Amino acid sequence: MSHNDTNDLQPMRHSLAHIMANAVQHLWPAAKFGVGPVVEHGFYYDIDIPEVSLSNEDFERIEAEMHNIIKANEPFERLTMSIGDAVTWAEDNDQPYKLELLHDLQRAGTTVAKDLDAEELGLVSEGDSKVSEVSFYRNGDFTDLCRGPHVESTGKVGAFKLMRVSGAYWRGNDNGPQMQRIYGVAFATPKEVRQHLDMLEEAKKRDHRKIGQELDLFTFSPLVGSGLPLFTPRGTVLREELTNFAESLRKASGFQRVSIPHITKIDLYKTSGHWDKFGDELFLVKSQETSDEFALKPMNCPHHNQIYASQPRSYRDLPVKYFETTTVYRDEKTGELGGLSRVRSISQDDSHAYCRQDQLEEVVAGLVTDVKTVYGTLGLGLRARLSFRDQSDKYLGEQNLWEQAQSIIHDLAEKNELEYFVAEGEAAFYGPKIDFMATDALGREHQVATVQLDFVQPERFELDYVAEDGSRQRPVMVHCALLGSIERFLSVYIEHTAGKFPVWLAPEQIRIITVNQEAATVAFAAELLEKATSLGLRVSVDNDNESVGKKIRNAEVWKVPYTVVIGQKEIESSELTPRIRGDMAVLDSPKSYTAQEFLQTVANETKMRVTKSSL
RNA sequence: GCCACCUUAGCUCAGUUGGUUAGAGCACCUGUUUUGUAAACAGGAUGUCGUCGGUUCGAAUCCGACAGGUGGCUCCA
Repeated sequence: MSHNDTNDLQPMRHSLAHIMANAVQHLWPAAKFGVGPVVEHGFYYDIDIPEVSLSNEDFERIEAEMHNIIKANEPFERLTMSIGDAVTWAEDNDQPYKLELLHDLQRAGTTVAKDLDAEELGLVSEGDSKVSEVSFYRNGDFTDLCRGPHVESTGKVGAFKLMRVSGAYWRGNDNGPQMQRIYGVAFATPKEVRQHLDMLEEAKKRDHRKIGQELDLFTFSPLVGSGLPLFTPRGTVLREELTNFAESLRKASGFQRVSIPHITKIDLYKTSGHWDKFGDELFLVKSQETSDEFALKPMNCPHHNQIYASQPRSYRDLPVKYFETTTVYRDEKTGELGGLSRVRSISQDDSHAYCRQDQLEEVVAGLVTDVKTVYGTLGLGLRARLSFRDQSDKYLGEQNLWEQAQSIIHDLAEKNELEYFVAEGEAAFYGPKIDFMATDALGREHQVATVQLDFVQPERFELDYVAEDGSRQRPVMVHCALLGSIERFLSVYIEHTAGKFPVWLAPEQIRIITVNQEAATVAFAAELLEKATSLGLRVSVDNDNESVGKKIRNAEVWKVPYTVVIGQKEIESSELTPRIRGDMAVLDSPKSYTAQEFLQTVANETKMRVTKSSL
């Protein structure tokens, strides 16, 4: 979508939000309106209808009423009034949410609604300070506090469809009242709406939860609990191959594997400061023996810090680099869980580097290179968000350390030719970070890898090293996960590939299909299986009493990269003609191989981690 | 945690306004067939209708609680 399209669509979508609110008001005159902005593919409006909860069945009625308003082709008129008059209007029309917004404006000159700046709310803010006048838009019998712009008249709004209704807290405050948010998609033409719905359909087909079940990758059990995925043998192959890959990069970058228990006394988090901040998300564990209180680890860094702290460190020892693939546990609120995207047992390929200030650049550069290698190999697009501090005083650590670190990060982004953008105010309180976003085959972005500098934990844990001049110095800590949460990474990657994994990741790489069940065929299959297995390949034999067509179909359904049919012909010629999964057909490869050639080719592909599909 | 919706066989789904022994396709099992690149034929088995409680002569169907799921909100070290 070009920027022009977006600009043209904005007034249309926003006008539709008004028309929808108008329709709701016709159907439920007691409705109280919140805000109704434009979002990525359409619009929504937050509405409070006392005693009524909307469901999808109501959409038809609302849409029908919207079409009436559109057919009437009422002009949108802009009017302005003083803020005092606007307050009177809100009171007269019994619109408490609008009134609240206006009161905020009167008092503070701004509203504090998250994601909704003053502009969205209809302010005519000439300067930047006090607001004295606000604008309204009127169409037919509906008037709304609004900045605009709108289309000329209700007839000019293009095509739309109401999608869903959900709860939404008034101004994002979970202690405040909850509104009903009605979402719609809108485009200039019905065809574009159709295309958008098709895209959603495709996304639904690729849903990792669906594919996870179809390809037997993972499962959940109510007895185990929500947010606690169980990985099957096939799913475990994926996890293992991915973590082996990430770990091989770690080792090459000089990280040493460490290993820690999954629980700790909570004192560890009282020292780190996490107890105060995230105490309510810890799973607590009781000892029947001692009075100590334990928790399942929600992160690995405090444990790793204790390994660093176990010995005096010299400037010569630095950087000290630890890595570990391990699971952390966070007691996420149940409503926040979903598939593998958000779980309560989170596997991380975590690493911590402790370095001198003058080593920061080298350490961070190595990590950025590894991130690029991972996502390049996997065929995912990559974009970096440089999360820096803003001018507020919520950040800990010395100002000059921040400045040095941020300029190192900025330079590295340039040198590595990363696609990046700077986000001021997105830094963690303890240091700046680089957050990496992967772009999948459907163009959606997902937060994945992260590199975070930490000036605070070394302080809290009093980590130090002896410098050249004999003084004690604080190291800087660098956290990094390449895959991030392996569960979330899998959810992204499964949807990216739609389950068509490259050979090196495929749980089943080769399926051998027998034409018949005669002794010679079975023996040939067994021999092939043994050869392949000894090369470390993941192979299976389908010797079922089914037609060849049926067995081919099954191999396709399971998205097996290579299928070889064996029968009399293959036994006599000693040549195989592998059937290659459609997405990865290779043009320059021969059609037939000897068994040895074929297996060796697949083994090499696995070893090289080839992703040849053009997804 | 909050709002809305959902839960029938391993999977995908039927099941009329509450009315006898709850159905289909795929998968599964047994036979027949010995198959040549996306579905051979025939037969068979399969359910505490998520769980618990209530209303009713009678509940898969109505009500409540709980569990699990979906879409959002909020949150995400």
